[in-house]
Amino acid sequence: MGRPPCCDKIGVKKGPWTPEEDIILVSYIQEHGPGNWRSVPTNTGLLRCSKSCRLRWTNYLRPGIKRGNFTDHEEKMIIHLQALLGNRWAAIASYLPQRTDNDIKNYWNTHLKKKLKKLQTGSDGGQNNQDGFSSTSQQASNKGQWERRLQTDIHMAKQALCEALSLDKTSTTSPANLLLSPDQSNLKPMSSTTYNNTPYASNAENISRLLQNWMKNPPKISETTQDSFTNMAYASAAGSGSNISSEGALSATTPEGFDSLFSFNSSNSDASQSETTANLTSETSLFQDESKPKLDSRHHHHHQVPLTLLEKWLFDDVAAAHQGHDDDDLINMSLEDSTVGFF
DNA sequence: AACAAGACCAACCGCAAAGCC
DNA sequence: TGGCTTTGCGGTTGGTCTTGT
Repeated sequence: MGRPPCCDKIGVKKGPWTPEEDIILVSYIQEHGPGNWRSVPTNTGLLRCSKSCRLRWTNYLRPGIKRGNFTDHEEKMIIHLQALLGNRWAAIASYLPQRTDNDIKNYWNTHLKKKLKKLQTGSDGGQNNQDGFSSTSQQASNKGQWERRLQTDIHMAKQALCEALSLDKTSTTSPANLLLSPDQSNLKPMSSTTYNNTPYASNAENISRLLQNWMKNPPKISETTQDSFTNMAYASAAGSGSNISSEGALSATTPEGFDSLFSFNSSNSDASQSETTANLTSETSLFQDESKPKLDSRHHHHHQVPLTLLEKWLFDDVAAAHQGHDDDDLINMSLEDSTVGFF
């Protein structure tokens, strides 16, 4: 399989995006919806490669992205999920619907790795592995990451099968889908025409309005500009969106779902989470539905794992490690759980 | 006030796999 | 069925900001 040309290096702009470029991109996506990135530079006149456009959208411009400090709650989730899944940031991000994989990756590399390393050196005198991972990460490596992936994939396969068998029910059984019109809840990537429907359009209108506001009061420097500008995507979405998995199977991905399912004690995070949650509407959920970086099928839709299962898995994982369970037990447990959970 | 070092994060790069014809 | 194209992911880089001296 040959490596395709990413983009024509001649005449392709690199580096930070300007607000003007953002406007063009947002406007285009407003009209056509995300996807078909190849055609975006051509159709918009942006001197960017398709990859850059996609990245800019998914990591920065799409609504529903929560920026700023990670809460205690999120931090713990990342630590647990990293221990469970390894550096599969997209998979981890699928459990934190408001965060991008890039954000999580950066946070891990800049904060958590150091934090865990510090804890590690404090507790056992510096017996770190090369990556400075925590003891939980070491548990992961002890068990073998391939086993974890296998377990995860088993869950995904079961979930996918379950979904396939009950596809006709999802539009009515999933709370998330109650927010969607019948054709929108069809559990498929949205076509460009879908984006002309109300949820996306109205959301994009919000973006446009904010863009206009920004145009009226252009900040003098790009950073401020970008902050205010790009925050508006979030701002417009802030009023919105419980997070719906595109398959409609994971209603628990709403922050409420996380709060209830992941019972980490995090007083400060509760406030911010509930605030965000309260403001979310169906608009962004639909947006996120499409634009949240999805796990491609080679990662078997990790976001489809029911969180109750994941939670149990996470905690059982630690418990099992302490009790000296071997890998077979862990896998069996997972299979049993998934059997109970799915069938 | 000026400089250096470290921290942070947006963006890029290259690879792998899915999708399409 | 095989090759090409497109998309997504994880690792890494480099510019900017912050903090310390």
